Amino acid sequence: MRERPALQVPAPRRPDRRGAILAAALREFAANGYSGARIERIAAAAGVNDRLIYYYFGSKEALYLLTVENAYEDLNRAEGKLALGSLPPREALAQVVKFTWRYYLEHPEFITLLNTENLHRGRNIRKSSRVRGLSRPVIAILDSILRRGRRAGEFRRDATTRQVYLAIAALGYFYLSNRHTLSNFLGVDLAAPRQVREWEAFIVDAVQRVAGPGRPGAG
Amino acid sequence: MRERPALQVPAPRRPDRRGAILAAALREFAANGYSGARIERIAAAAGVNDRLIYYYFGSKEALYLLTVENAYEDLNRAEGKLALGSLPPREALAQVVKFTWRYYLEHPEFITLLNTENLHRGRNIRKSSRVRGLSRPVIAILDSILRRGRRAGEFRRDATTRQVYLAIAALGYFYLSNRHTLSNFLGVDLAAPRQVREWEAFIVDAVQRVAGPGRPGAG
Amino acid sequence: MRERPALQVPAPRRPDRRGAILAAALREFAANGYSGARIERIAAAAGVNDRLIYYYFGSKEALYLLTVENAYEDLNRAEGKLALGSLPPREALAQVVKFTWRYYLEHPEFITLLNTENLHRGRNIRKSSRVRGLSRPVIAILDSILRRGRRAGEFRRDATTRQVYLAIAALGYFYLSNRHTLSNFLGVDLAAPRQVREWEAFIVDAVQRVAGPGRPGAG
Amino acid sequence: MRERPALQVPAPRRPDRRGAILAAALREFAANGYSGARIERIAAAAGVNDRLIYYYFGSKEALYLLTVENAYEDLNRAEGKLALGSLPPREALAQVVKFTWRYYLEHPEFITLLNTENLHRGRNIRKSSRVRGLSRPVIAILDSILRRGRRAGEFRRDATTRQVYLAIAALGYFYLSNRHTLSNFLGVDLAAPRQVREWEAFIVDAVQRVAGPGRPGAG
DNA sequence: CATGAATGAGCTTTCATTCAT
DNA sequence: CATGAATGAAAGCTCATTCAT
Repeated sequence: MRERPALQVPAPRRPDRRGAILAAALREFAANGYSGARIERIAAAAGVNDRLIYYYFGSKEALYLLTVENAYEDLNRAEGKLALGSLPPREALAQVVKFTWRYYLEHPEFITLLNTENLHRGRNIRKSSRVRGLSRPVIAILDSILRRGRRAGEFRRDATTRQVYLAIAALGYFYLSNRHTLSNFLGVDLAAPRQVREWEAFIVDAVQRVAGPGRPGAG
Repeated sequence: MRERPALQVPAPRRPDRRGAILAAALREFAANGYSGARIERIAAAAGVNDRLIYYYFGSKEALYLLTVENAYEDLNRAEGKLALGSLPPREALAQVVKFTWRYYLEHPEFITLLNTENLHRGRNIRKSSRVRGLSRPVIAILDSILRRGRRAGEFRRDATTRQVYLAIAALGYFYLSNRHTLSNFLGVDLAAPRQVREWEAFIVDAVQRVAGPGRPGAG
Repeated sequence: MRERPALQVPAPRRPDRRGAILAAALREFAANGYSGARIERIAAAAGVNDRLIYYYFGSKEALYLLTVENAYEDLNRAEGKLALGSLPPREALAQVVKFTWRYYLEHPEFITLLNTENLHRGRNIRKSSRVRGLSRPVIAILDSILRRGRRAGEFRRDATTRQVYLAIAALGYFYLSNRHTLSNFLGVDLAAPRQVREWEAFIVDAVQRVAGPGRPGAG
Repeated sequence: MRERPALQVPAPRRPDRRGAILAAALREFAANGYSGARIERIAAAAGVNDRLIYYYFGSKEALYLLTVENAYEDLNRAEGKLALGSLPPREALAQVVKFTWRYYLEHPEFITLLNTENLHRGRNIRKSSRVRGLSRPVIAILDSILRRGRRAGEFRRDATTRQVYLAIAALGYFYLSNRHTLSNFLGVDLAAPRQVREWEAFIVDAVQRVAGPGRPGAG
């Protein structure tokens, strides 16, 4: 009743199309958010046919979810490689700050992806059992550093691990996440290498102050 | 099929449709980002016809730009009312932290709007002469506080006003901006009143430590 | 962020586009069933833009539902014009048969539309309050004829109005609904005028026999 | 993710995949019409891979054609088993009515399949030499019954075999084919056992009246 | 035969936007 | 100003079908 002719171009050497799509999706979702992202653009960037995305992933939403999950998993994996047991607490703390900061710096898509997730009130992440299953090693690592530091009298006792973690993340994330509006507002290009370097030094020090002993202004 | 919301204020001669649209646009853009926002939804929320939006504002983009500009202006106006000249430096600094934090807390749309702007690399803000013209009084205020504090020996000399401002903004903004993914990840509801209260106390103290004198761990 | 240019051709004299779409939809759904029908084909046949269909009717399904409802209503209206009160029962019965038969004959889309509805197990009709509200006058009319006939001893008492109605409908509907496969199978073109005429005569007589007095073969 | 249904018959060497596909196709085409039917659904129901359907049957249309042909052949075979030579004409006629009715009743897919064929104007059946080659024994059988009946003075002479056959088919087919819309319209569930039983009795009697001697109302 | 990969063609639907009245 | 009519452009997705292994 209807006929469908067909042309087929032989694929050379079976490249990793699935991986290419995921990589392109990460960039596209990070650059445009969920609604702004275009399946066709992802396909073009990955060098594949639009329909292949549906073949592999089923829907735009499913692809998005997978992209977010992968991003989380990548961070988790990177955190897992942190080995700071042998460093003195203050130094170890500095390493955690640097690690977090540099991870954000080197994974700008992670930041915009997280922003998109938060725009959607964390809907997808909450649904994802894969994300829920992640251990986020950084928390345990940081906790152990803080304990050691407190025992050594180098860190205060009235700051929780969660608070210190939030401070570390905030100081790094916000600078990068909001760098465009901030650069405009402050009249400096926050993305410039020098600014980036100085900010890293500043927040390493800042976190040490925040975690440090004593009461500010107590004297 | 369409409803017109009751007037809030005892019947002004003609209802402020322009204002209603802008208010609805703020909520819609904040809740859904630029591409996710729907002109039709804005019109419905404002109790007006879609076409009126074009009549008044010309296009979705123009409306968005105006929305962002207004949000910036609102913040600017609020900052302008800060009068901390008479407070001792440490206390004045605490007031700046609280002011910033509470402004974010009470203007959640401001945060998602800024995130959207940053997703678009600040394109619209950069183009806006109105936003460029804003003075952002908080910087001057903070600068004066820091100077006073340094003179009094209460604040360090090697931290710039910009750095302290960024720290203040980061510690408040990030907590709220990312509260959905963070709540999920940390297993606490960061939006709960108690958490919010504790975080305020924590960051007031944190900023004082960051701005404070001496070198951490120097002893 | 995205612009949309526009060209507009001035519409001449405001034709009834809504009506044109409904007429085209009736033909298209009747000719191809629900899944086989194409919105684009309906638009083309009505001489309008595809999107206008969505503007007026919202969705393919809503258009289909409206089409079915209209078809039912048309039949109802036609039945309402039957005025057979003054005819003797046998003659009045013949008129009902002829009316039903000719209605089917002149409204071939009604038949395929009903078949489509039955393919879908009457889903849409059942949902339609508009269809449920129809009186279907033919039943009342037929009932009154049968009563008169029974009183006059011309009709049997052991056949219900519903049964006689079903017989009338069946004998007319099936012939037309299945004429393609039947023509092929019987080796005659059932759509040929002569065949049509003869079948009308046959079923008028047949229904009279079915409604008539006595028991067949009783003698 | 895909399940293979258990074998009905004590494990024949290899399961009859072709037969399973045809059975599933009959159900799918009958339930959804041609355009509404899905190859994937047929494959799933048959417990095979989509591509196997193409391997065996070449295309959706070819599968559909075969399905229709098989349905026709099944009816033909069933008709071939009718042996009514020894019964008195009126009784034999009743048996033909019952046979036809019950065949429809027990093969609901046959009815929707025929409707689909008629929606497509009998295009496929006309093309099928296999269907054209079928003898359709019921016509010959009915013809012989009518002849015997006329000779015995029990049947009228002015009704053709074809007309009587059409009446038989119509009274059975229409009731079942349109039962969904009719049930809705009449306010009775025509599929209820009691209704089904009563309708059988009614049409057996009705056909006897239609084929019977004399002229209705002639007295 | 089984199956993963891939795609042409097209479908319904969305959305911002324009225009005439 | 208000509103019904109308549409360009595209977006996400479906489905039958093919091909290589």
